[in-house]
Amino acid sequence: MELRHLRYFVAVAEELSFRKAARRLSVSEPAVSQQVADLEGELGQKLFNRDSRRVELTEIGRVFLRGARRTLASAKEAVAQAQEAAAGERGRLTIGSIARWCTPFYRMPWPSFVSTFRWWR
Amino acid sequence: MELRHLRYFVAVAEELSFRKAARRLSVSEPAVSQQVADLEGELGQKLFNRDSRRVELTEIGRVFLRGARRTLASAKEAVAQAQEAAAGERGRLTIGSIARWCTPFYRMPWPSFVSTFRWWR
DNA sequence: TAAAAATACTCCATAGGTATTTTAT
DNA sequence: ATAAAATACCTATGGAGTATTTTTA
Repeated sequence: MELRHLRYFVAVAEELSFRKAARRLSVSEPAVSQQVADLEGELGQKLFNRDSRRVELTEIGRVFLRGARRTLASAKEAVAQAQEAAAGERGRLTIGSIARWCTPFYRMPWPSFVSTFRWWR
Repeated sequence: MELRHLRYFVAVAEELSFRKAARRLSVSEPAVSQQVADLEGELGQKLFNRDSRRVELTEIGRVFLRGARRTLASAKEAVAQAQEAAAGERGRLTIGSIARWCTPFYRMPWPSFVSTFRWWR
């Protein structure tokens, strides 16, 4: 199972249509059918009841939808936290360079003056 | 980004070695190098400081590790919850069939007697 | 010099596209 | 008859393997 399976599944669950989900995902409809079928195969459970007129979540599908959304949100948050940490790192380096620039003015022995700061959020 | 990237990254972070991680994942070492490099490229951030002797997490890597583990656990839990829901469904069907079997004995009009039960956990 | 990771390259599995069929109304 | 999903089939992207090079202690 990969995040792609979850992204496709959530799109279908939200659109209640393989065609609309495919359009939203910018892929063809058979690609979505295939990935959702693979996911159902891996779970050993049907996620949707579908015929040519209507697509609806099964009870199991509704349960899995919560977990799929939670997982995608978690992945997104993991990336965001890494980016925030990186911004913090960049901040630390900037402070360091200012401290370094100030050194000769205060005639303080370099580099023992250099202090580092980090912040989060 | 796919779950594969997170699985490989977590394995390297835990083993602090690309070779050992590869062995644990049952893939070649270059496959792990490549996927971790792709992940770093996508994040735009180094996750490990490595030379030929030592592999260590960067500060950003430590932050991302928490998110990666949380995400993998979330995916695992989503599957488990779906399986539990499926077990509940099977339970419901079983109760239904017992109720149906009992019907003629009690001379009650079928199927109005059939009650359904569901349980969770 | 040795060890471990990175790189080069090749191959193949599979995601995805197009065309067609199936299905239900 | 129509509209939507499934299926068949083909293509091609990229994941993974082997061989080799690079790196640093």
